Amino acid sequence: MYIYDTLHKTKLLFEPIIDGEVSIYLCGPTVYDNAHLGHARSSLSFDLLVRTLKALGYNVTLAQNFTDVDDKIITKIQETGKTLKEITEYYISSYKQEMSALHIQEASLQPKATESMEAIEEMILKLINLGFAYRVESGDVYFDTSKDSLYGSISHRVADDAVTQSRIEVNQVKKNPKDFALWKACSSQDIICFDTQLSSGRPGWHIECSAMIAKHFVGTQEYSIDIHAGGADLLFPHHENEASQSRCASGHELSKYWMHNGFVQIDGEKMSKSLGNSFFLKDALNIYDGEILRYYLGSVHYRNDFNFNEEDLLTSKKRLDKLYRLKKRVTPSKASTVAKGFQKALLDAMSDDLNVSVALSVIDQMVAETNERLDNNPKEKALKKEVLANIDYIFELLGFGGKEPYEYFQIGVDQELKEQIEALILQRTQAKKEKDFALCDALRDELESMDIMIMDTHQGTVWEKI
RNA sequence: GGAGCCAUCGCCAAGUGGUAAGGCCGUAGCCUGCAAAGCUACUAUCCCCAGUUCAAAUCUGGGUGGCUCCUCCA
Repeated sequence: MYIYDTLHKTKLLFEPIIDGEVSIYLCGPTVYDNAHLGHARSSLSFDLLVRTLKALGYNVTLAQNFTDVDDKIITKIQETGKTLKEITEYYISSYKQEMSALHIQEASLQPKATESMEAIEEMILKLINLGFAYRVESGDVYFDTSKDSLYGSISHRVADDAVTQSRIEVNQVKKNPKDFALWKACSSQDIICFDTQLSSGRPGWHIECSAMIAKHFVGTQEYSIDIHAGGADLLFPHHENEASQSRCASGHELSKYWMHNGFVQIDGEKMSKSLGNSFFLKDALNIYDGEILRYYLGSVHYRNDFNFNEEDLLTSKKRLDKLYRLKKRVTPSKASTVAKGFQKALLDAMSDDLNVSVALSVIDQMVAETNERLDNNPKEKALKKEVLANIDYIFELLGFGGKEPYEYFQIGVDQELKEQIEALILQRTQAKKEKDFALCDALRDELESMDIMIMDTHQGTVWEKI
């Protein structure tokens, strides 16, 4: 397995810190609003990573956190009058539901900030005791970035870049402009407070992840985990700060490899709330099937920016349709074993820093080859069984192709419509027998106007919802 | 003002030193009552300029264009 490491800016051969085991931490969402396409892409990218590592035989532990204490959540509490728990539980549950519609496997560990308060407190106290953090009069605790000579090594930032030019707001209580809050003490108006030895207050954003990793992973003398993953926008300051805290608290590096996924853009611009162009996953799922969204969102390499548009999505659907048509063609058989060459080609592609483009082309070639062989000899039983096994393997590794083909082509068709369609087809078959081709074509046009496409095969007329 | 990423056929998109994968669209053919589906065939020298090299889309330098980070953000 080769993965592109953001630190070294190159592809590296992956060698886990503990033989046969892989530990991954993925920065999850702050649960104050619905998940958007960007969240989906991030989760999907690393779902593909987990699946590939598992297929290679590793025992993978993935942790993905939920940030359930945050200023934005507090704002939401004030706006809605709901409790913190009501808000965060709602968004956590819809997040899980939406990701599962994309066939994204749930992380094996899903820690929440509110359930990690002791670990957070412990790490902050440790940082204070070691002299890496300081408490100010208000009770806030800041991390002292000047105490870490390696600060900046994750995001490749020069130690002393012109702070005057940056937009960091001037804060008189901080020793250095880049110092950041580990703990925010409660003032009298604050509603969300946790009692700790530090003060009554709430944790800063960056410390959560560090503390959760310390709590859930044992690691080695050198690293806490193998892979730290997240969106490219988290590289600075979030991951820099996280790495620095953990380095200072533990005496070793946080992660051996760092992976970052690119953005989802709408019309060439970053999707964000302030631009008013964010696309919620739940809205996308209302229009498109989750499996098609998965195929589409996964079809571009995870490090590239992804420009979302409907036309490309429909192109992806056509490509997935072809796989399912083949599946329909071989489907009454029972799966045997995967073709070795196919399996290797697919896994090799994914093992090269998740090269999905190559993997998809391997699938397309397998589809075309099988269709050709079946055109020449429709009764190749062994081939059909093997192809079914191949498709099962695709489902395992890439997460699509797992539906029953007839079900796939009937998404969005209810029983009543189905009966209507079948009645029209019956009529057309009869007209065909009587060589009344004008009626045949009229019936086909009628079906087409219902978005139903028909195909005459040796087994009779079959239909698909397009 | 600092830092970084990207630029490949009409569209999407691999390839990062050895002579341009794949998909969509298009054209022609086989099949079909006609279609659809499926199959076959055909379509790019890689933003511009200069350099390194026997050899560059791939490396270096300089442009141009797009995006992102430095503020909460997947």
